[in-house]
Amino acid sequence: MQIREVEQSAGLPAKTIRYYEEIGLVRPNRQDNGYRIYSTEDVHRLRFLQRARGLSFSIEDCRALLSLYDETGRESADVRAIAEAHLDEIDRKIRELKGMRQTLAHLVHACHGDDRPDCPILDDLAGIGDGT
Amino acid sequence: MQIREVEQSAGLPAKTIRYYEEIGLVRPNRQDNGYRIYSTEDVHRLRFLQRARGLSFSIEDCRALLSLYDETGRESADVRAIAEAHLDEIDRKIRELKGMRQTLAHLVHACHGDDRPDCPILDDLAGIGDGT
DNA sequence: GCTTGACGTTCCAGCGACTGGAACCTTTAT
DNA sequence: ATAAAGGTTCCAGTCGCTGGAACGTCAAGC
Repeated sequence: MQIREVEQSAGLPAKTIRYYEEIGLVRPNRQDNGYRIYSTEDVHRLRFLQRARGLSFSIEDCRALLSLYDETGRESADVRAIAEAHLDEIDRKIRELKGMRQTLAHLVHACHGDDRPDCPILDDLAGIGDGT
Repeated sequence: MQIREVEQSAGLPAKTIRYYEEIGLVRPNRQDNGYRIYSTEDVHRLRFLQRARGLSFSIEDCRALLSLYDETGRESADVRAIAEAHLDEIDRKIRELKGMRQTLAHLVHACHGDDRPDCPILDDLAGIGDGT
């Protein structure tokens, strides 16, 4: 299978697929003309990567997960540990964003948003906030 | 005021402050020896940036907000528009993260996480998921 | 006067995870 | 013969810093 077809079945752009090879996540064979040729296994790994990245696992997490995936004698606890750490990270980001959201929503609400220049958003950013 | 002191009052590392100058957000004067010298106004702008970045406004948003901040004849609607667009973006990110969170939490829950090799997390990433 | 140390400066490289583009090669069809 | 559609490599850019090297400046202590 050549890269254009793999794009479809893995749901990843060719550029990304080549990049994953460059960093050693997938190692397709080459034809005589130098073209990459992907086995079903390669495509599986790429789809694996597509899903894991879709869950925002880092590339290094993906690398670790793939190597556990390869390792038939793995302990599921190792996989779960990575997933739990990532879940914590996601929770942390959600909390962080919610905090920002609240502050910002408050400011947007306070700003009348018309043609006059006075603006609680700018005031707050400038540190003139009245603390409400 | 020299940069080390500005670090404290703006709550930004010196590296970042210099970077903000490089990209034209703050333009301190120079002493004869070439040292940057920051006016109260400069420090205000830096604090402004620190707060806006803390709300995850992009650098380009910050640039726009700062120029509205400078512009006494501004319309608060312009500020509010930037803030609302950013709020939407934050909401989008929160939704995205929540989606990931749910999928991942489900998988973590399904994985017994012991010394056995079978693991629903890997199964799902590999596309073997049973859809539950 | 000399050294030490804490400041300041510039410039270049690297992070993560791609993405765009140029320059080139190969295959297939017309 | 040529053109289109695929493939290849390599370099640069994204975003917002951050680290480090190599160097200049200044005040204090000896």
